[in-house]
Amino acid sequence: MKQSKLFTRTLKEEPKDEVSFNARVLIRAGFIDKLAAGIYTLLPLGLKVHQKICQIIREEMTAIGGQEILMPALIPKENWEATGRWENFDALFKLGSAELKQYALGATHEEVVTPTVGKYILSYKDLSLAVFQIQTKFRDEKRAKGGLIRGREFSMKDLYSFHPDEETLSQYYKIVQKAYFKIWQRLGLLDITYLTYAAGGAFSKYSHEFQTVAESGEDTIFICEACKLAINREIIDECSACPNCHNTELVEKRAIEVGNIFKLGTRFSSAFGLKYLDAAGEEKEVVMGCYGIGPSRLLGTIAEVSHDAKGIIWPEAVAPFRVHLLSLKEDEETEKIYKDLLAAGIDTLYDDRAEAQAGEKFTDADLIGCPYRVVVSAKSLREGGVEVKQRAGHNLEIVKISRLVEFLNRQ
RNA sequence: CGGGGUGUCGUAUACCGGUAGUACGCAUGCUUUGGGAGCAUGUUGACUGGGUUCAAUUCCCAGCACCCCGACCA
Repeated sequence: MKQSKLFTRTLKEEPKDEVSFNARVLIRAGFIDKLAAGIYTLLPLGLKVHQKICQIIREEMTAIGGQEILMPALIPKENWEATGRWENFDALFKLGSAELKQYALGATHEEVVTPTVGKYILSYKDLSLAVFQIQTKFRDEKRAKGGLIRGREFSMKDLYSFHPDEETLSQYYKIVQKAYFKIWQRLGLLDITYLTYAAGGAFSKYSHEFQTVAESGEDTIFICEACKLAINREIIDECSACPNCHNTELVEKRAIEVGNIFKLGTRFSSAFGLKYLDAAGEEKEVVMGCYGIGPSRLLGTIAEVSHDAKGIIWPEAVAPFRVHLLSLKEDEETEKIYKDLLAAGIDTLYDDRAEAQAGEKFTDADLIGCPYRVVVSAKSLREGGVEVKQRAGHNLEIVKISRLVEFLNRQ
């Protein structure tokens, strides 16, 4: 991608109507644009990162047998009435059509997925089953805040699993936990993300959240460093020691909830009459679990936890581009390098702007935060090649042009 | 939803009861190119409605929007 053609450009000033770091930096760097409180457009750079996050999640969900579907966002009132949530889910955006038919925008999808799978789950032979989607969710938050951390419209991966009994649900629940840790690892968040005990649903005593430690987090968690577990403050009264080793020396930290997993039991199966015949021909209720991750929230979270004073430092797995190529008045040479990088499959943002000052290009490269910066200048050529610098590090290296692709591939 | 704050060119800001200024941006030209460079010319603005006043962007009221604190967050 040539930066001269990129929609949009970076801003010199930070937006005055945003306080949260992720919103400030992502707006300044041209990743997102705010339409209204808690409602953002993903611009090309932001969308690329979002797509990479989604792809990682998609791969890990597929690897544990999840089958991707896409459910509607427009959900009829009757479905919500079946579970009592038309009245009880106060964050629902409700709307009426011209024919006075009423709908709610999807805030969660048990009301869709349960009757849908019910058409196909007839016998124990159809179980277990897991389906997921990555979709926009709508919640009428009383107060949107924290940029991408709590919005009224946001993306969510929601996986739903269906089992013949509680035991198979528990087994799968553990499998999902493992898959979630793989996701945090691929996103570079593993070291600061904790499996956290939180208030349970109707079915189990506790649910589990995945909390990423961040100063700006909305939640307070108490961490057992030895077990890498945490307890959400909301349940600390009833559970004040590590659930694993019973250690009471817990470390208090602020954190962002990046995922959660629930055992739903039969709450939704009963509401929609989701039953199956077991091997003995006896009718039984399907046992369900649900598992969420917020990709757009993760986009904001990574910006919150991975940056320095100059800008964002994207982990390679989700960076908008792997290489940011800067030309300092050496356009012909750089153009050739750009083509070589593309031919080698290295995703490159090429700052080809003739009118931009060197300083402006450096500042933008730091702000946007691609993992590798490659500078082509009279100076670097004199020294025998191009200058390569990692966004996360300090070392500059001069690499021969003929060996640049090889050098980058080796990293 | 309760409380507080803020609304001035595209962005960040200044001043002011009487002609709204600056910087950046943007446009044109020339110069410049290792950390947002320089000169010249040009371009663009008072959230909405009401009130007070000879006169309101400025004071008052209401609404709306955004931000913050709290409550809420299946």
